[in-house]
Amino acid sequence: MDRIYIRDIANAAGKTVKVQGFVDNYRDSKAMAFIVLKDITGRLQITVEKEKLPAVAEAISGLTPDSVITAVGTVIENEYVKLGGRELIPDEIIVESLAEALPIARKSIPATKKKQAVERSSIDQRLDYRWVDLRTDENQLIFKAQTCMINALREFCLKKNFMEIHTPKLIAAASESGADVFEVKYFDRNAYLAQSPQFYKQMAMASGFERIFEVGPVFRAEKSFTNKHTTEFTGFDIEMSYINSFRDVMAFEAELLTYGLTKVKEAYGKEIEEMFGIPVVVPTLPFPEVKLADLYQGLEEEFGYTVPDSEKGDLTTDAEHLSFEWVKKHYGHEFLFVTDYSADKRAFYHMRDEKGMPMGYDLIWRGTEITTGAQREHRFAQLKAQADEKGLGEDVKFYLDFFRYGCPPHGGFGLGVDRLTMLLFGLPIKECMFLFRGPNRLTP
RNA sequence: GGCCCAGUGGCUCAGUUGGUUAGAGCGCCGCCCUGUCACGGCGGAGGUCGUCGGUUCGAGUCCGAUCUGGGUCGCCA
Repeated sequence: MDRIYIRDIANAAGKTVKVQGFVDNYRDSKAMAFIVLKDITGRLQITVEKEKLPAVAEAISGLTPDSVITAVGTVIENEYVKLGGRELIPDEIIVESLAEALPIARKSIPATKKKQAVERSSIDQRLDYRWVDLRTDENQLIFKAQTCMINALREFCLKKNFMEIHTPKLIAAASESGADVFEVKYFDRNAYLAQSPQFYKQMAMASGFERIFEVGPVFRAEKSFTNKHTTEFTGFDIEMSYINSFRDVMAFEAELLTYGLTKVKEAYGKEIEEMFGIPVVVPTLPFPEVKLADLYQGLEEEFGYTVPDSEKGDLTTDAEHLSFEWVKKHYGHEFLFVTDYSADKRAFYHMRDEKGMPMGYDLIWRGTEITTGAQREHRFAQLKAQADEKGLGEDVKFYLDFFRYGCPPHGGFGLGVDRLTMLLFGLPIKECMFLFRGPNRLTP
């Protein structure tokens, strides 16, 4: 007999079905026992009249929450059952796996007159037992929505003639200035974990692939302690040839994200709002755009925020957060493109205009940076000069060679998948990664 | 790396100016309960209060050191 999903039992009244899942709740009394079974699609009450079903009663005696069971039985409509108005009267229950008492509290339970509230275990406690933590509807929704989002982004790119590539994560030398790399042993020498597919996706442009994307892991050896940093995350990276300027890249990204959010809202908008209290907002096109200096001026005038002199060429965390207030107020929008960062704060491969201003941008969503993008410098001589200026020399020699034998003008961006998810749900990044990795967290 | 905070049963916490056997809820175990749905009732087990040292007649509580973890800033996706 084939197993069916619990969501499909709505059409199975009177039929005999097989369901499998975790025991969400178990209530046992002398004559009756109730099991609430959860699978990835929903919940179902299994009702056992012990006297009528002694074999089943025997099978479930000593059952514990979060055990995994198989149940075969008849689906009965019964208005008395609060859970969906139906129940399963089992012919047979098999305990596939008996769970020990759980080591974490996955949900908060509010206080009543008799009892005090039970607080959910802290995220760090829950991460120790992440596989147990991930069994909740809320956590599973995060990954359903993330799947939907990434699928939509991929689908959009494929429609626009992109190829998907997979670049190496083991590399011979640090790929960019800035982010620190993890060193690993590579036989009798050292290698590094890629902190960006940047160089290789540009290589694909030199290979004439014209438009590529990659969804893959990115490693950063930085001791960052914030609610939006991790040492390993997933990047959605894009590179495209024959652009007129970095504005083509921005326009493409805006369309891409709008498409993704449209799909997520259709599929999960209601559930996300119900469970997390945050709406999925489909943005309007084009996304608003502001020069960094103009944003700082606006933040000073309207919110009294003054940026320290040392930070003027870059966006501070406070300014990032305030920029959300600013863009809501001025554009009624959640996204904001920020341009005209100073060259010393940006990567050497960003193309610069005649004034030396990098032709790139950051995209801020709900007050957090999700993307850096730019037109790249594809002219060998200029690129080499800019690398020399940052003192990179030998480290990027192999990369500079990509531009010696013909390379189209191009640009692209890197989008943080985990940041996208955390902002979609309004949660810290630890809550939104399947398994978080940080300076103090390497397990499970 | 800077600043701030926290370590008390499996989990979440309380512990008053230092003062007998360190408390609660949830969870767990046992018994009772024909229909529960956060089921309910009764009983029970479980903690050398992160570690080391100090002050004191007496330290979970005060002091010092140390370890571990967390928040935030910087760095970035």
